[in-house]
Amino acid sequence: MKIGQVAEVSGLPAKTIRYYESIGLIEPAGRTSSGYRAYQEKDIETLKFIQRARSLGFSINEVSALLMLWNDRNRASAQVKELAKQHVADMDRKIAELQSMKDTLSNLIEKCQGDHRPDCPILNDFAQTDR
Amino acid sequence: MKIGQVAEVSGLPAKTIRYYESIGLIEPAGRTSSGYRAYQEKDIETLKFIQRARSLGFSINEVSALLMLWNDRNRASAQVKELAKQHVADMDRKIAELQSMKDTLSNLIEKCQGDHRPDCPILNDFAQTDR
DNA sequence: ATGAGGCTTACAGTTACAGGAAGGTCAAGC
DNA sequence: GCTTGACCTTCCTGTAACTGTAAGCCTCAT
Repeated sequence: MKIGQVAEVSGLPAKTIRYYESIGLIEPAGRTSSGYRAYQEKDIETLKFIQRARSLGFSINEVSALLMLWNDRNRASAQVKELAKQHVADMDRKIAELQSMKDTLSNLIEKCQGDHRPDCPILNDFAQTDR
Repeated sequence: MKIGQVAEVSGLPAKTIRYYESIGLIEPAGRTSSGYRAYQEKDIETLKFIQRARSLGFSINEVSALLMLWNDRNRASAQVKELAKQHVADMDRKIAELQSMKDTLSNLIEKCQGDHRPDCPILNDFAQTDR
């Protein structure tokens, strides 16, 4: 299979697949006699795995760790669980941070008339020096 | 005031202040005879404004727009409100996305024993091809 | 006068790719 | 046999918003 088809079935752009190869996340693909990348079933499964993990927000580094665990028949599931838990904790932190920012800004928006007059509690708050 | 003190009172690292100058977000600061940056009260207020807006998640571009509105005595507050609302909508999208990823992963974690055995529903799910 | 700490510029590195240029390959149609 | 268009190749640049590092002035206190 050539990279274009692999891109379709894996859900990853061809550009991204080449990128993953270039940074060593995946093994260099085989080549046809004319130099095109040629993918096997196993490669495609790996790329789907990566796509799924990335879509759940794992970083490239985390995906790399997950791939190693996946390819290690003797790994303990506890390691995977631990990695996943840390990732969930990261997400929780980010969600809380975003939520807090959003709440603050939403409050300011409510106070702002939003008409033609220049007085705006949002800007006034931003300019507040005693905070 | 020199950049170090400005960094302290504004809450922005000196490095970041120089960066903001380099990209044109703020005017080039005045200089002492020996070449050090010298800041006025107005500059410091601007930097505090930027710090506050950034801490609420506005991008540099958005901050730039907010600064123009702030410095425009004739702007209508409606524009500011609109910008802020869009930003809140962005945050809502991001929160929802993170929450959804988190829920999915949390479900998988619950199903995982997390012991010494290699069988792991998390990895199995990632490797699932029929999704 | 010398040492510590603050300031200067400039360049590289970070994350995870996307865009584009210049050129090779392949299957189909005339 | 030749062209055309889609697909492939590598290489380089750009993105957001900084942070780190190096090499070298400036300032102040001892």
